[in-house]
Amino acid sequence: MRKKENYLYLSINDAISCINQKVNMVGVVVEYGLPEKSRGTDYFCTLKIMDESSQSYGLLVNVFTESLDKLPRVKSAGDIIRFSRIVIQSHNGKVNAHFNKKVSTFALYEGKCSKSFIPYQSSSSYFLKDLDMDFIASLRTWLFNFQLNSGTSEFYQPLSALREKKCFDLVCKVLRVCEVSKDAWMLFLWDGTDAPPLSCRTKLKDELKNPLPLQLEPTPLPRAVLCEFPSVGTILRVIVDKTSEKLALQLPCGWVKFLNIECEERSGLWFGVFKPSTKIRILSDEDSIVTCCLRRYEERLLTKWDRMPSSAFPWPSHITETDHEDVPFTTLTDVLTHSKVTSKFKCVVRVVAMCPWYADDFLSAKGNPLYRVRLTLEDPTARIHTLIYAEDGEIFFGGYPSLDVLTGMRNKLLGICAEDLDAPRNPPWVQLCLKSYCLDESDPWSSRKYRIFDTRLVA
DNA sequence: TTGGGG
Repeated sequence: MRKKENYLYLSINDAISCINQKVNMVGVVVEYGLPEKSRGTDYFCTLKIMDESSQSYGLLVNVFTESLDKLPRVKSAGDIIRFSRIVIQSHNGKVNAHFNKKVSTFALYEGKCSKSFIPYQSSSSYFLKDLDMDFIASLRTWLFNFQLNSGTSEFYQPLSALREKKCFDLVCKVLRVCEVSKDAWMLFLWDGTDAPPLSCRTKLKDELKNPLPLQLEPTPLPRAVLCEFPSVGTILRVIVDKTSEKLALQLPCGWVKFLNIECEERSGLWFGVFKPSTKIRILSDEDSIVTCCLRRYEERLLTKWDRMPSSAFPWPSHITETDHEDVPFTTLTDVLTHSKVTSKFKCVVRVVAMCPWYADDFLSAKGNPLYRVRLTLEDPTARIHTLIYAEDGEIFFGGYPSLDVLTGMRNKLLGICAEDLDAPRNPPWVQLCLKSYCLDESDPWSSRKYRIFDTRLVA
């Protein structure tokens, strides 16, 4: 026997004044959290809903159910949810709603593009009355001309504003969730901006035995995976530990908001870490905060300097010159993902390590001098090893200068303070021409290497 | 009960 039910729906703005009362509401889900186990006995998720009356703030709804399958599983932000008998609460001066599993019900409907009144998930069987359908239909009509906006916060910052050990909110696209080694997972996040450069704290002398890594993951991502990533903008690696694993491994690829995430430095590279208070909210691709990120990125791509690190603006240092002034820049990820093994590029990079480090060793043989120096190059998108070899070295170093001159050149290029070789280095952005080639014709991609050419160190 | 975006 189904109870006869007649619901009166309150607008969100009216509902939030009904503290401690049970209300019925229909709203658009503007963002939602992934299901979690609560610290009590229940499962938990949170949703933020909006309607025409509350389009600048919305209402957080906390849902508790005794099993995972009873939680609302929103298919996409922008979908519509109908709640009955949820309790409006006030906590620390903020209003939220509590879904009481004993009395509350919900039903989820597709968003503005649908005309269906059949829920794709509901907590109880309930047939919509005309009034209910009117509410859903009018919400869809309103949504049609409304730009979803999950709201921003004072803590929000793009990757370009990263600071060490400072909690912040990040709106970004989850590009991939990878198992980087056995039972070790990593998230790859991107927001279209360049993370700022970090200083290099490794010792120059260690480079031979303990080289600066090219990436944080234990083995480099396959080229095919890199090819799916954007080649402009930093891809932040986030280490997934045991406590964040349950949450992180459910993450769909797409736009999300991380609340209270922190970034640290390792080997001069940024990586993100989950804090106990870190929360993830899934966003719609149409959310205004997402469209802002994409617009900023598209505007960047339209400029002539889209592939120059943004912290190199207005121009890289003039300590290097190339013979190809009119060639556009590429990023190091463009280099790594280029369709041909053999090619030429011009990049704006920092030289973060050098091997050998001692200028007298740049030439491999005293009798028959031959330059052979390995540089570790970095831009906001990647790191690569590259060689300064033979006649390219002659051009790069301007012949065969004295040890003092060569040492001075090295110090400028690497941002070394001459008094203390082990002090943190802050290398300048420099432009370099690179060519890629392979050592083994039968296995071109695995044996691909890079060399610097047509570039002069003029300092 | 839980969580309540800080």
